[in-house]
Amino acid sequence: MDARTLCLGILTLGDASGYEIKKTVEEGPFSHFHQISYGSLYPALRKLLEEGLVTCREVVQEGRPDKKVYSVTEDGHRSFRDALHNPPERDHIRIDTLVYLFFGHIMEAEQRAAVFDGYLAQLKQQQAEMADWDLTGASPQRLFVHGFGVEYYKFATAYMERNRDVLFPDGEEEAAQ
Amino acid sequence: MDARTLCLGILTLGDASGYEIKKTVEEGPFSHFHQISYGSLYPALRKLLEEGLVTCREVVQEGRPDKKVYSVTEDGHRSFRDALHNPPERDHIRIDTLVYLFFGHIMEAEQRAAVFDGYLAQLKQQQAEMADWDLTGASPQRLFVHGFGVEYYKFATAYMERNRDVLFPDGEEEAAQ
DNA sequence: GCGATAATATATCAGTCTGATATATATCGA
DNA sequence: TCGATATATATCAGACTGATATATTATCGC
Repeated sequence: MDARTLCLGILTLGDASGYEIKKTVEEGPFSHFHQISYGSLYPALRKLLEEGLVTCREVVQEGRPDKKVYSVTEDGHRSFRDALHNPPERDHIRIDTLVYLFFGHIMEAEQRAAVFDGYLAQLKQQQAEMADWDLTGASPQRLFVHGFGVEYYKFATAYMERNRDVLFPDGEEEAAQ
Repeated sequence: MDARTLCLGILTLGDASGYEIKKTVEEGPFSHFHQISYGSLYPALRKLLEEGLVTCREVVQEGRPDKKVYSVTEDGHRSFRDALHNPPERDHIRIDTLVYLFFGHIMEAEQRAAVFDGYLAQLKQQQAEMADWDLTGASPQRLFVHGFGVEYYKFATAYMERNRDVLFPDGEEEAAQ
């Protein structure tokens, strides 16, 4: 799913500005399974507007800068429904830390431990953040996707803690502390 | 870690051609956590050669096309060791299927089931493939990374099977069969 | 009141990467 | 001999990221 289609999809959930779309992708239900940058977001909105799949209105705000709010047209709804008939793209998973740990023999023990522990701390934090969300009244779809995220972080955390000794045999751990 | 550095790292494991580097990333230990295309691989090798971090020799082969085999120089080893001092990039995880399922209310039940079941089958297949690998004599690093992959697929498969009914409440399932 | 910082908001761009395509050699089975 | 498959190198249009620029308003410490 390209940036254009993702924006259209998010707008089917309700009118939003570019900034709000970004927030939704960053902090919303699939924050951990998809990302989008302004460099693709704003051109995508322009394209959708040109194609007549969304409309745009300027909204004057008090206490913060004005914004442009986009709404999906009937054509837009139809187009998104059609897009969902294309098969989903294959997964793109890039965990740089695992590559670093794979090359762990090239690092010093201290450095390797820093990479490992830093990543573990990050996983725990993300898990805690997601677990704190308020999901009262959320749709089944949202619960499913959110649950995947929470449990992914639980899995990853558990795996790393359980297998720390594979990468750090006895004796090295004290050296790294 | 950019394409150039990844190529350099893989070459520290042993001399290889561009084609072999691609195979290593695709089928090797971190096949599921990193990817590289020819469009970034060959320019990366050219850059490494220009920088003097690798050398290149043409190898004439019987029964298949000739190849260019790259070897890491001392400068190259030093450069890669240095590169590992940069903090790893943050995770890039893009699971398009989860976005599709999030928008499941827009699809027909049959289509939604096809997306779900297709992805589940794919996860199972990838898990089976990885679990079949022969890892006798593999380094601890390789075991750690490989184990993460196998267990990730186990986790994902289990989650989807366990929560299928969240997306497909009673009654809808028969309709989708 | 003033400066620093942060959040909101839109927009662009250089550089990187992907996915597709082109080209070529060689094997193997129909 | 034809088509399919594997090996092998290479390029390119198009998409995307990360950084940067610009502007408005609020908030907080001094």
